[in-house]
Amino acid sequence: MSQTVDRALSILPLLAEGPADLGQVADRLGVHKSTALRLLRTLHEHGLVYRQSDQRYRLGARLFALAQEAMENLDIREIAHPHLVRLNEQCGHTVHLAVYEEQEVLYIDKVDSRYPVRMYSRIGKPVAITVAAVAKLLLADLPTAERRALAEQLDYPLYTARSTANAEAFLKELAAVREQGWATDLGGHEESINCVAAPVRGADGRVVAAMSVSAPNVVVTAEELLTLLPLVRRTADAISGEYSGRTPVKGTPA
Amino acid sequence: MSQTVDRALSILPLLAEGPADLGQVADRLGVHKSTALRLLRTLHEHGLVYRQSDQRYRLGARLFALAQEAMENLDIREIAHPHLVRLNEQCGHTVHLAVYEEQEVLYIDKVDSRYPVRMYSRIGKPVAITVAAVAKLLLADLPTAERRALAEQLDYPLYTARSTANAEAFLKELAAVREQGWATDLGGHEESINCVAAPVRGADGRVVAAMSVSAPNVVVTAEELLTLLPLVRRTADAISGEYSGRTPVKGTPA
DNA sequence: CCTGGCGTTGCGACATGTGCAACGGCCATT
DNA sequence: AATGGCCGTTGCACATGTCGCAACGCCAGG
Repeated sequence: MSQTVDRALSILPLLAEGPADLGQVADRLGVHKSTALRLLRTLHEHGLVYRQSDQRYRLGARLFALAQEAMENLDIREIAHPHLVRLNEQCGHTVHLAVYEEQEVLYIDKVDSRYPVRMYSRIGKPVAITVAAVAKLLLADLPTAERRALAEQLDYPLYTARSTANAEAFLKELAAVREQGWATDLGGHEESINCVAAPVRGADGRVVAAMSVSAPNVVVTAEELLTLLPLVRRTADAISGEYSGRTPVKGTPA
Repeated sequence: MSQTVDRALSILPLLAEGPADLGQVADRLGVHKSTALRLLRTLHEHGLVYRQSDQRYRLGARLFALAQEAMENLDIREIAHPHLVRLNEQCGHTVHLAVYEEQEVLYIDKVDSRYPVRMYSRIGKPVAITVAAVAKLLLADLPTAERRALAEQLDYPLYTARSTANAEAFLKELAAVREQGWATDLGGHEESINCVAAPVRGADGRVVAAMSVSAPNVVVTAEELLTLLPLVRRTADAISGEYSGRTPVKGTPA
């Protein structure tokens, strides 16, 4: 174990108790002031520690940001997976989980259909953002300005006659999706494939992921697929509840 | 600056992007695997890094705990006080800091005017919630439902002819305040006293406190007082920045 | 059975972090 | 105004703690 890092990290819980000046930190660490100063400086450069106007140190914004990311990254996929599997067992179709990141929508998990005719997709692959049901849900939840800006700069390829044609139509669709809390893609990407999707929300109500059930016409009609909507929404809500509800993993014992 | 600590801390944002195994961490740090291993171990012992079942590393729950604890121990008054003093030195008038708690707005700090004629107030005393500028800011940020409910159950004493008359007028005023991001009380409490106020916000943008400058007519007119608004807002923003731990200095090198 | 990849360990060389002592600014006290 | 004490900061010589190497053990895939 690294002594220097160990000492530096020991400063964090110490500062979590409240602001402290250099002398206090050095004392409680049991090291010389100059040593504490260098450690604090390094922590400061990484934004984990902030120096307030009275020169005392306290935890910094970066730590809060990291904590946030830790929570969000933590478990969506792990939490969601069993639910996706169960949904697949119930309906038999392909189930997807997707997130929005850097102006793209990515599948982060899927459970393949148990029917011989399957829809093609790959985890990690960007989805057709202008037509996919999950994309609509994720984009519909973006702040208005960002949503507008993104819609304007997208291309609107006409995969089929039902593909979203332009930014105006897309924004209108997003507004509807936002209102109703679910989305569909009825032959907008592949003529013969339909999807129904529902959002997964975090504790603050924001959409953190979206899940969908997809099936080709030859297996079920669009009408039949739509009857699965309540089931999909219930599954998504279950994931939302689990994701925002409990503290997921235990920490390491001291 | 400490090289070892620097490297160790560089791992955190790296893992924030997603889980990574030892080799990836070592590569992106540009160090030998054994070095990365020791750093990760140290981070792990402090709970900042979690090792999931597939042996890959990710950010740990301890980060969240630290951030949470730091939030709770944040004392606005302590952080704000030097700023209040400085503002008082610049304008000479009485400066107040207030928070909302249990359906009341309380002064939690003040710096007295340096003019002989002073406004009376006491720290800890509930303020006139329907007219005080700081109260307007604090209530304007409440969730809509809570704000409505509170407005309905309040009394609207007519301290002066300019006092807020009823819930309807109050809610309208709060909406305006919410929109403009600052508030005034021009003779609504005491005929001869005016205030201008600005909000202090936490990292999440929510209003955690409000500060105001107050002065009687005999010292400065309402118009003159209003010219201080930019200064008051700047001070409030400075407190907000510090309270949320925003580090104004340079970022960390890649 | 072998091969390749990955995490892990022990160790010598040396870069790095350490504590000391001295400096300088700030504030309160005289 | 002068003084003394407090605290953060800096430069430096020493040795401590850290680094990278190489080798090992383990597991999975061929």
